Amino acid sequence: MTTTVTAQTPADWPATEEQARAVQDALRARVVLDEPGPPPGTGRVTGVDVAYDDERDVVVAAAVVLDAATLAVVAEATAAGRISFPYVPGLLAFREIPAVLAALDALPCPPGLVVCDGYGLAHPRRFGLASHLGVLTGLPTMGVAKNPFAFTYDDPDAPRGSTSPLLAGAEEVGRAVRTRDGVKPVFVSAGHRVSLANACAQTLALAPAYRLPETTRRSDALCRAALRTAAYPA
DNA sequence: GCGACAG
DNA sequence: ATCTTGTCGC
Repeated sequence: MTTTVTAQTPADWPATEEQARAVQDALRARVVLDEPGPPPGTGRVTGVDVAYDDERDVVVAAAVVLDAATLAVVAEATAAGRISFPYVPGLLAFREIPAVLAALDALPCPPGLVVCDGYGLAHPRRFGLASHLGVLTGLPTMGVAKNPFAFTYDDPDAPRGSTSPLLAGAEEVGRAVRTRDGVKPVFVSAGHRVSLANACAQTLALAPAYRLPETTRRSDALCRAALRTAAYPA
């Protein structure tokens, strides 16, 4: 059963890029990086993703809860709303978070570890979507992105499980993780209350058969399907 | 200054 | 993110 709700953009949501960057600078200090996070294969893991229809000004977020041991779907929810911010590199969170928060709130059970489609610490101001969502909810969060953004990395060795640092200059902000032999890696970073090493281990545990973790695959499919049938939000 | 840049 | 058909291969 899937719960569907309406998402509202908060009244105090930033209206300009300057305001949004100021929010990131203010919240960044609240990120917790000294917790390892839950062991892979234990408890629950929730994938969140968002789909857009700019023509209709509709955004739909999905949250899909998986049993970490079996990767079976335990619960899922979607939230539809109006687009709250334009896409600006470095400010993705302001476009996705209101809908994602509504979807998480609509879940009938605790989400456990939250896996985001995007970055956490691997961000120009070290405060990407996953970190932002973690600070707002208090939940352990991590990011798995499909592209290296503006960061550099050396291609990991071919075997699944190989990794290489994702670098901002000399700083390791994340890791390129090979989830399938010889296939383009995914880009993992810590969000909140999860270590980078654990985020990489979680990613491998969540991606036994495909390049992308099951959390992202399931949440991506759900928000896209929901977008097709979404009514115009209030 | 110009371009590149998670989704 | 989204626009988009068929096609090659396991």
